[in-house]
Amino acid sequence: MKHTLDTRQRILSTARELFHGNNYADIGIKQICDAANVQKGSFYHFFPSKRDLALAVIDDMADDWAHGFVKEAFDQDLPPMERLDYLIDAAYYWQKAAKDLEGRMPGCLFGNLVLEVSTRDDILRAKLSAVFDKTKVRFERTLEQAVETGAISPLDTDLTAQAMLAYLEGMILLAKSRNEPEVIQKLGPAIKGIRIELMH
Amino acid sequence: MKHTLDTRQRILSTARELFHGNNYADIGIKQICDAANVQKGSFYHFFPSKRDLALAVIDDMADDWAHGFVKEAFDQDLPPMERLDYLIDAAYYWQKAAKDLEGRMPGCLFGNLVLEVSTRDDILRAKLSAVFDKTKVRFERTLEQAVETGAISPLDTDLTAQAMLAYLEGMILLAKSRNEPEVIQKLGPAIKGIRIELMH
DNA sequence: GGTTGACTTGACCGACCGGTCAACTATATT
DNA sequence: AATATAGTTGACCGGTCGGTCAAGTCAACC
Repeated sequence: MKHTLDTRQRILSTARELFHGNNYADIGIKQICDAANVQKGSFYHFFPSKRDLALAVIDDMADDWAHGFVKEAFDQDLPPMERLDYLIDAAYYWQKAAKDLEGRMPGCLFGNLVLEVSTRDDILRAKLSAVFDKTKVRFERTLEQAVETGAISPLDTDLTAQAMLAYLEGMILLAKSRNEPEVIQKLGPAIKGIRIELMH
Repeated sequence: MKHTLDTRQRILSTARELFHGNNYADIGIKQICDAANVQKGSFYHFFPSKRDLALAVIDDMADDWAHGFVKEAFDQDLPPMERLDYLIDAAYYWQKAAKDLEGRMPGCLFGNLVLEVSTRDDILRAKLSAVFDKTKVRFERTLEQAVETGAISPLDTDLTAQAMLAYLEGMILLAKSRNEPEVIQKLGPAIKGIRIELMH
């Protein structure tokens, strides 16, 4: 069929928007279908269940993310530690843009999902955990390079990378609780100061 | 009536447990009533709506929290910065105990709620934001004392307190995504190293 | 001991949930 | 032209949701 990919992709990106701007439980399949101009039956032709849709949405978003602003931030020709500034900036402007458009900060799709579903769906939890782990690795590589170039003294790159990711997610959470993207701007720079020493 | 307080309180603490261990949207009023041995009508005698229940639960929990382990951690006779270690420890053991009991980490009730509801219910969002702000103040006072006693050099106590709270919530989020309370233990100590300088 | 009013009971409501399904359409293959 | 099959349609299902309500219970006060 000519429109197969269209339909599937339309469901996917519509669901992504709706999940990100609202929350998983509140968005019904009917609502996704209406917004995507797809019938219920067609939906279930492509996705066996709502959870399978969620898994696909996470993949889709993680992909876009990895090739989008995360890649941009981490693959820059900047000195390693300055990439973190770039990342914070990108996160801020993204949330700011979304708030200007819809009146409220959506936060991080992965963070939102993980707190909502991980107590009741271990598969979704594991999937999201894997996304976080991939992101952590980006931080870790950056830290390794920073150590190599002498920009920072040696430290536990694994744990420090985790800590930075935690801080990023925490900032976004706090900013969302106030509906103020500026929180990210104000607290962001401190991410570079986080460090966890190697155990001897 | 003799049992009035009992009933209300029973609803409240049952709801708190259920909201904390699961998520807001998944817990129905029927389920709360059954678990609390209360009839639907009685529920609505005490709480006009599910949202009002949520507001009450947040107050209840914030109260217990403020007088429970947060107070314990912050009012200790320890040097200011060491109180942070105590707090991390308490957070870890709490999550660990919950996981041992139920098989999964519940995370922070306030963090869970804020990411779930703040895009659709501004009143709940504001309430949760206020809880975070109160907690931030505890950090801030601690930092002020640390500066006074010379344990740390002067810094922006307001922003640093926010950053520490963000880091705490972020750690719990990351730990929940892995269902591993140990993440808190490993990343926790770095909280003391977070600092945001005063702007001149 | 009658009246008041806080509290309880459980049947009931319309709306909506995720998911199913049999019938239909449109294209690609032979 | 006949067939196979990917994709589409929309009515339909049982169940659950938050919330309502008329009827009843019971202790406290006059």
